[in-house]
Amino acid sequence: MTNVDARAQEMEEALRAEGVRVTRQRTALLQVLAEALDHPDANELHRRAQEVDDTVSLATVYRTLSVLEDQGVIHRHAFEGGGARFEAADMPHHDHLIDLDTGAVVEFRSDKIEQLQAEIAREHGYEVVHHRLELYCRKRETKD
Amino acid sequence: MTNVDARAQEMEEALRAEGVRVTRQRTALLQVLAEALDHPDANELHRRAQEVDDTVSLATVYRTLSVLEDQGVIHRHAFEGGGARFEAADMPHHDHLIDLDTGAVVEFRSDKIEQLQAEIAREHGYEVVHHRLELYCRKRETKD
DNA sequence: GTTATTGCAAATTATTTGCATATAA
DNA sequence: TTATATGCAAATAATTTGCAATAAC
Repeated sequence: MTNVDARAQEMEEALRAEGVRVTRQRTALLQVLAEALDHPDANELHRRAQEVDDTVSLATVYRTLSVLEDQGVIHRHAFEGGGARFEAADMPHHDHLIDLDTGAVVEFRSDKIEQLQAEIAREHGYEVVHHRLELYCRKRETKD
Repeated sequence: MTNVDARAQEMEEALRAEGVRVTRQRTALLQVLAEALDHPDANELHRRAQEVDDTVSLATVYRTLSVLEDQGVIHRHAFEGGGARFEAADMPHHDHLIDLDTGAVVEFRSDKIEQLQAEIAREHGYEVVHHRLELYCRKRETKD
């Protein structure tokens, strides 16, 4: 749990460094984001943040998520179905594999794929600013 | 333009084969989809369909798009920002490169990437049901 | 003649915004 | 002190749905 605090700290500092005010509500949300092992949506983040500080409103969650995204402190994902989902940005870059049956998200990384993407873009006269790679999967049949 | 008709024909037949009724409104939407060189959203499809048959309502566009998607006749994409965008499914599989400045969409295909995706999924005990690869790009600086 | 499909308007869902008040720096 | 952030409730935007009327097969 101590590492969680360190992550929350860092995010807070990143905000202060940019002159963004760190309010009680923002602290609560940062803590929740630092603790999250999954990719919660705004509603779920609101629910969790209220357990820390019950003055946090959903509107503030949305506003703060936008600020955090602008500051590069979190990433916003738009997986299939439902609304946006979020995660702290202090992890090395990765893509996502989504379990179609459970909704679970597995993170993975492939330098080869990244490289191929850059090549493709270049061939078309473009530069990749960012990308989205999501694998919607089902557990493999296991002969039981 | 004659090829457009053939595509619309095929889609219509696919529906009939499944016992789905082919209404005046659906014919209009199929024609629009067959003609489309881009990836229009529901609103735009509605606008175009009304030029063919002004009785087409937006509700019907949405309902028909769902039917067509269920029948595998079209693909639904959820690119960043804005609503879903659609395209006829009678093209070989491809991924998308989105121009961040113009919204233009370039289609591309990479067997290598597809293969790497399958490998990654397998490593995690999964099978890819479908995936989403989108490159959000900007035109490369050209020394003018 | 049935039964699926339609238009319309109202409902939903996710997200954003106006405004008066509260608060971080 | 003073600009920024907040809660609340109302506003949007995209999409869906109930229902009586209509049209496909």
